[in-house]
Amino acid sequence: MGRHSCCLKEKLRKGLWSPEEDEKLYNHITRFGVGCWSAVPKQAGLQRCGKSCRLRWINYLRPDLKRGHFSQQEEDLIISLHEVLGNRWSQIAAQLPGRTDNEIKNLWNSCLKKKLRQRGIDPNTHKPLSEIQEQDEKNLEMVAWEPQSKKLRSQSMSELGQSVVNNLSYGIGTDNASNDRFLRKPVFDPFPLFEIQAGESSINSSNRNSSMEFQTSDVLGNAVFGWDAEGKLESLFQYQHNGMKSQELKPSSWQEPQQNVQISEDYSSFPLTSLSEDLTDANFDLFEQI
DNA sequence: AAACGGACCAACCGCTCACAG
DNA sequence: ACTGTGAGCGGTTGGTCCGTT
Repeated sequence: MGRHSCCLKEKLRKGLWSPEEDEKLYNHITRFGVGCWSAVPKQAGLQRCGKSCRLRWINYLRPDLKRGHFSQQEEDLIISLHEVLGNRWSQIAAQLPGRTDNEIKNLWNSCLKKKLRQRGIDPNTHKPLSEIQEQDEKNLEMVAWEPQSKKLRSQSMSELGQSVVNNLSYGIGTDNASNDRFLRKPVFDPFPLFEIQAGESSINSSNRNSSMEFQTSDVLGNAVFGWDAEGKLESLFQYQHNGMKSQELKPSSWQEPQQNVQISEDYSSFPLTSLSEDLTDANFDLFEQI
């Protein structure tokens, strides 16, 4: 397979994005939407490849990104989903509105794997380490649980992940300390300093992270997730369907505050559909039993 | 104060898949 | 059926921050 033609061009910038570049890309996408990524750099006046632009948009500029620390519920959900889906970060991310696959992948590699080991759980198999050690002692090869078949890589697993979420439920982090990471982001803020009418409260863009959390109403689910490695898949389907699914949400309202910007693109059609849904009006489920 | 190392994060690389011609 | 291209995904790398020595 050939490389991306855009990547073959010379004089393309690499590395960290400057605020000016962010602004150009953001303005372009908000005005014209996402069409052909390979055409975006030229149209937006950027010396980047389309791939880089796409990544920057998805992982950083997209207005519906949640940012901030992961809540305990989110971490638990990621672990649960990983147990079922393996390293399919995009599918896991699809179940966590406002989170990117890259973000989840980083969290997993830097934090969650370690936490699981500390709990005595093997992060690859999600089985107790002692059990694995016993098997090692018996010279049985312990193959990391990683569904590789084409069937498992297809829609069925995505549906399975959705099933997990529908029944697991989770909550949006509400820790006020979660803003500190957001505040470490580069200078450019794709949200101009306008005031967002958030129900009864009015906040500026520097607090938009918390605004999403503020507006989030919680819908309690009745999920109970078992950590028993045995019969995981079966048990996953046994949960009561009680959570409100994210697709019931309204179209993205992040556009609304930008009164001077005409949006020509329906962002609900973005590839990461579940992430493009309106978080500000989202009703997220909670782990009631945790 | 400087050096070091770990944690975290953004971005790149290489691959596969889907699709149009 | 084959080929080229773009999109998307997961693994990996490199930079920065921060705590410890």
